[in-house]
Amino acid sequence: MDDIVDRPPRTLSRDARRQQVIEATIATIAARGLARLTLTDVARAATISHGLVLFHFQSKENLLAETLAYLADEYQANWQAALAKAGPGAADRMRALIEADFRSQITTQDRLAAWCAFWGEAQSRPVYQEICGERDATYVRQLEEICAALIREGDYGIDPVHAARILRLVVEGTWLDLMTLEHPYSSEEARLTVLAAMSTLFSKHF
Amino acid sequence: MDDIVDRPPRTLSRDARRQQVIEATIATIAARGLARLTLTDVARAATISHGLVLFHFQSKENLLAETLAYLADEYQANWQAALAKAGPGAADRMRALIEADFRSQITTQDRLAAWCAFWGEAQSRPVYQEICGERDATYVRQLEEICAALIREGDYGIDPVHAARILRLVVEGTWLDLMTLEHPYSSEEARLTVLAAMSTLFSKHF
Amino acid sequence: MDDIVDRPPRTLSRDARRQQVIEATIATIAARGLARLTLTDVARAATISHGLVLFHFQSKENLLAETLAYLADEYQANWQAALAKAGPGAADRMRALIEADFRSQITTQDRLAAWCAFWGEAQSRPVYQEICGERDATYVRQLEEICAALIREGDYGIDPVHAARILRLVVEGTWLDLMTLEHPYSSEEARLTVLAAMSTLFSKHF
Amino acid sequence: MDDIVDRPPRTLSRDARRQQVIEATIATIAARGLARLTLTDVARAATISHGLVLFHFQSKENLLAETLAYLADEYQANWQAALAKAGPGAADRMRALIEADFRSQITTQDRLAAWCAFWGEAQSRPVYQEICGERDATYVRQLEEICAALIREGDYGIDPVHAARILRLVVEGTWLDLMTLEHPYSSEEARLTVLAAMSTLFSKHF
DNA sequence: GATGAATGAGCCTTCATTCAT
DNA sequence: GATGAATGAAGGCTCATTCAT
Repeated sequence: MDDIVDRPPRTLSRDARRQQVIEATIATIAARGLARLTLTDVARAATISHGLVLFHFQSKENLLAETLAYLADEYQANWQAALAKAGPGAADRMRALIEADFRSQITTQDRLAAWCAFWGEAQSRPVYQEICGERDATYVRQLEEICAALIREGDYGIDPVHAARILRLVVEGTWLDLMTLEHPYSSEEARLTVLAAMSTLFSKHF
Repeated sequence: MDDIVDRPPRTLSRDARRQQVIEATIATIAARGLARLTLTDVARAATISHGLVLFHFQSKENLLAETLAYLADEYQANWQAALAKAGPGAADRMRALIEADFRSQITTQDRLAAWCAFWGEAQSRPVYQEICGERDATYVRQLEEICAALIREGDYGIDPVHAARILRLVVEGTWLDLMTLEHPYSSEEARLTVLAAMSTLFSKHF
Repeated sequence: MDDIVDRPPRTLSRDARRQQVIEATIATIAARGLARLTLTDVARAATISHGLVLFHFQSKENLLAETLAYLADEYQANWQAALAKAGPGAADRMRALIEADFRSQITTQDRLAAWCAFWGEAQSRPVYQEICGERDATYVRQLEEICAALIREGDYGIDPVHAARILRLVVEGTWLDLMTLEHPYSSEEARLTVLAAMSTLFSKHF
Repeated sequence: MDDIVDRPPRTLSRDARRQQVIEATIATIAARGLARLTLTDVARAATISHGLVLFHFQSKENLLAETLAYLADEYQANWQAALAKAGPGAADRMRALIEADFRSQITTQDRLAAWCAFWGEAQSRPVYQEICGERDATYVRQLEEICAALIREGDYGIDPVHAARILRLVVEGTWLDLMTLEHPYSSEEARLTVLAAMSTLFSKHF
């Protein structure tokens, strides 16, 4: 049994299946919200049985935690890749970081909706804060470094911590707006808003 | 027994009871999150039977909707009262609006947590968007007017719509941070961040 | 207190209120069925508070029992009055008895529906059988007597017990048909069916 | 322990389980009536969990509807099988039809009680009328045909529609009597009553 | 791996009943 | 008499989880 034949290895199949379930979870959160999400919904979205969902993820709680971790990893990989490709100057790096948030395929409606849902529950679920905690800190540190460099170059009179925070909140806030407003603006308008914040903060650079 | 002490009467007026239940709902959302909130939790927090909660609110869905409307009304009443007391100048009005968001008793931990929870669910529950929609629009319009006046006075080169949005997102975003970050900063830091945004946007005024 | 003034006596008011509630109960059974009937439905139909319904009838179970007794009394009073007015001959008495079932104001849709509902529950509620038992027996005895007289007069070859039973079942059965058939026939057709049964059983009389 | 005995398997095929639950439902209706029937009662009667009842029938409402449909199918299959085996003559066919109603195993106490309960609720639940509607019509049509043939053969002076209706009501009525009377007669007496009706209607045949 | 029957805890909700006013 | 707030038992139903196949 389990003889070695020419077929895709089980590990790949396993990971592929897990990813498929996670994508189905993201879509289901977007469609129904965290409060009303059921494993049956997820299983239906992944076109597998609900038993198999639990086979791969043990519990609903764990599935949600792994989904959040998946999103957080993806987000981090995205901005780190953008930074790696960016030029050496602070302005270039800042531009790359911000554009990464808006141009990437990760900024889909479903993913944004899932992020918002997790944010909403984070205050009452420490586990969600833990999952994002370290990665958040890395991102903030990176952004603050770039802000500090820009402030040094432009001699702006603002604390780099505050500048970084303002930028991050505007980016995240426009995402939230797109999800929660009754009549949201376009995602291009969102981008313009962030650019306006950048050029206000670092008027000599942008 | 049956000694005369100062305890709440067994029966309350309709409005008093409803408000009591809504306050209990806010506290319960903060403690457990929307996804795990049960009517039994709410009833226990209000020290009444769960039957009475439904007697006054008909359904869980309706209780949550009325709680959100209560929060939205309260928020609007707060900033409108602050504006009414503010001086006539645009800078005064702006300062009053922002301070209202931070000084008031409505910005308690529980209320912020409830806001975040509702935001998280809003994307999958149009009814929540509707409840906030009109009041949000009023607030945004007011903020944009003040920004426009400041921009006129200071000859700043920014679109008032963007300026207003940036300010709003920074205010809301710091609230979210206080709720969702693993190691949040202080609420004084939050206020300083908003002031930094204001003085960046309207450098001649603040 | 309770001084004797010129006002309607309490007893009358009490009985009037009780009758009003019972009529509301009949209407509600017709509209919703016994299984789904609630005291709130009854109270709404009687345009009083549900508390008052229980004040007068102590419990739901008792209200239903009294409603059935009311219907049974009414039914018995109706056919006994018809018999009292009928001529002395057996054929006259039979005709009076049967016509009483069809011409009277007690054979309304609501009353028939209520009867059917009680029949449906009778098998699992001995109390309902008890309420109707004695009155049923009286009716059956009367009908058998008349049948016996007719059979004697016409020299028909049928057991009076069977004849009486057949007639009763046809009368009751057409009522049930009017209530339960998807496309029921007219109540005139019902009457004709009963007359057909009579003329078959007692061909020389009818 | 774990000795090999002949006990029902823990998991049953879909159809077997559904039928088992329906039989349990019939027994429970007979014991408690439709108004007081609970899913827990049904589950207990079937010795399974209440969750499984709903797994197979989705809702209580649907379970009851399917139970009624099951009874109606069974009833129809019974008289149709009896007719198929009957001789070609109208009298033979009539006798077969009537005997089918009384001899079969489907005329158990529980089944009759369930029928009565559904009749009682039919007036306020159109869905019950729909379920029986078509099958009822088929039965009535068949009975009318046979009556028409007998009337032709015997030259009886009665409308076949009325004759068929009278017979049907007497059959159904004796069932109801067995269920609802405080002191019911025997089922043999019921049969004799129906035979009396037949010989009255079709005196030359029976 | 995968399915889906089966369980049971726990939810929302209904509603008869009580009781203060 | 009359109202309606208040209670709590009990019901229908959902759904995470288990497990036989």
